[in-house]
Amino acid sequence: MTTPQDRLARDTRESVRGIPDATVARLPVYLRALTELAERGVATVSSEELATAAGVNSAKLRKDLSHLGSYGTRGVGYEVEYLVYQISRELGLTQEWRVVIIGVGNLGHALANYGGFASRGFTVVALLDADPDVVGEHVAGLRVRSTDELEDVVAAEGVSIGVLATPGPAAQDLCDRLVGTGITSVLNFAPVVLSVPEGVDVRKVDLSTELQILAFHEQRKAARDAVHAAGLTAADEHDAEEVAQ
Amino acid sequence: MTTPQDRLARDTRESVRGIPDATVARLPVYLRALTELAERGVATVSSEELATAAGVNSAKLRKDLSHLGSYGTRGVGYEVEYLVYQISRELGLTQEWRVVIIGVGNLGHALANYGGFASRGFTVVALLDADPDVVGEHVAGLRVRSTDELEDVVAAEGVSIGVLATPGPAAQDLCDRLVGTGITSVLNFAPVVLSVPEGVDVRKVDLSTELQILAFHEQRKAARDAVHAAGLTAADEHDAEEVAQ
DNA sequence: GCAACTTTGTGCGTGTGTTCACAAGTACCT
DNA sequence: AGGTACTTGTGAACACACGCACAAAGTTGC
Repeated sequence: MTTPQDRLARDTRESVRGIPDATVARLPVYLRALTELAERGVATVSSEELATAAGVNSAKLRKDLSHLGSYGTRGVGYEVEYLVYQISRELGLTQEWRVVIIGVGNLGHALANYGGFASRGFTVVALLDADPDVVGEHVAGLRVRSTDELEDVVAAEGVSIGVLATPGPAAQDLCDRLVGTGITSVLNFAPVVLSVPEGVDVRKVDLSTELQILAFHEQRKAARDAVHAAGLTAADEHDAEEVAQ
Repeated sequence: MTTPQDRLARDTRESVRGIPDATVARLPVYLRALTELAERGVATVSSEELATAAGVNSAKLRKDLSHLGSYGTRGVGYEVEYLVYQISRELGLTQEWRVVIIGVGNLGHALANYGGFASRGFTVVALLDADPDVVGEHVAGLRVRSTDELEDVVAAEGVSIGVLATPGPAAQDLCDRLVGTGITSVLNFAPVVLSVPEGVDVRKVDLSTELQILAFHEQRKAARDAVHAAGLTAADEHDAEEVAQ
């Protein structure tokens, strides 16, 4: 699957397919680190420095970036501004993404007011809630509308990404309606597993899952410490493991 | 590394070490699905059913559960209540985890009021904020205290997990102070990469990262659709890929 | 008590991701 | 111009994860 002209076609083809999921998941982290460097006026950065800032191994960083193309200069490093642009382009952040947030409870409020979206090309264009008491309120400069209007809002506002911040039981139905409008990207904060047709991407953020994973490792550390404190031989002393993020 | 007596020692040893990270990350999902089944009065469940509910492959589910021990019955399935207990125990949810939330902005509010914590053994025992205007407010039944009191609060309340919901710039300093008190588990919502000494676990939840990953796939889908619409040959027709969660 | 059926637990092939280590390329100094 | 120092990009080995497919083990019905 590696023809001679692949090298020529790389820039076109590899941007359409072939970037590993694990790499895509790290690009936003690199982007954030680079943006910070740019604000501090740093012009170029080595893979070693950037890797440290992003909290990853430098070889991994180089391999990740190599999937986008050869944007570094040997002996020097990467030009910060240029790399910011290339990663932004690859992630699709050079265009505006119009987002609807469904569910304006505590979390919906937080999301609507979260500054990190706007700076990355995401515009929250509508807020929906099922509760008549919430509908009509103004949050983050937007009037909250009824979930009854979901289909109208998506069409009228040209929404392409839906964010679900509702209680669990309501999420699947609203997700189905989002999918019904043609939306194929959903970010789900509700504590349920959504089922969607093929071709629709769902990403899930679960607050309590993260705490549970921490609790597991904390328990494990406590158990290990207990063993050490009990004064056993140093047989397990090599177990200085670190947990990957 | 597989001695004959490993089988006997499995239950003791494997609960302390040897559960793959990927498995640990899925246990909370299984737990949620099982809790739901228990509430509906379901007594036993097959790996096939549970896998569907959790959105994973059934073989993967069985292998995950096998790491905890042989808690299923061939020909029957798994007893729901028993499995709930075993997973809870493995994750350390049979004990109370005392949590401090630092940063009581929109997100901090949402976290303080989030019901999903209490039901899993996590108790929010203190809220801290640097803003004098916020200090003294009552949120989720707790009086917000100053971040100046961080060390006192952690010691007095027996906090073992810290949650950072501050703006980016404040996070590293507060994280250092948490670590200084002896805390080794931190959940970070601030948009920065925290650096911590060995032995401290940091998990990061980044709202905008998730949207960026969605945007990448959305862009990719749009590009593919454009190719199809352009009426090329059916050479790429097999590309009906699905994106893993 | 035996046969047919169901479902778990796992060996194994496959694929993806990570890391090391180094050749190749670039800049700078003399 | 040539040598030295530095950094990228990547081949190759390794580690981890996934999912098929099946033997082992249990249940049900006759």
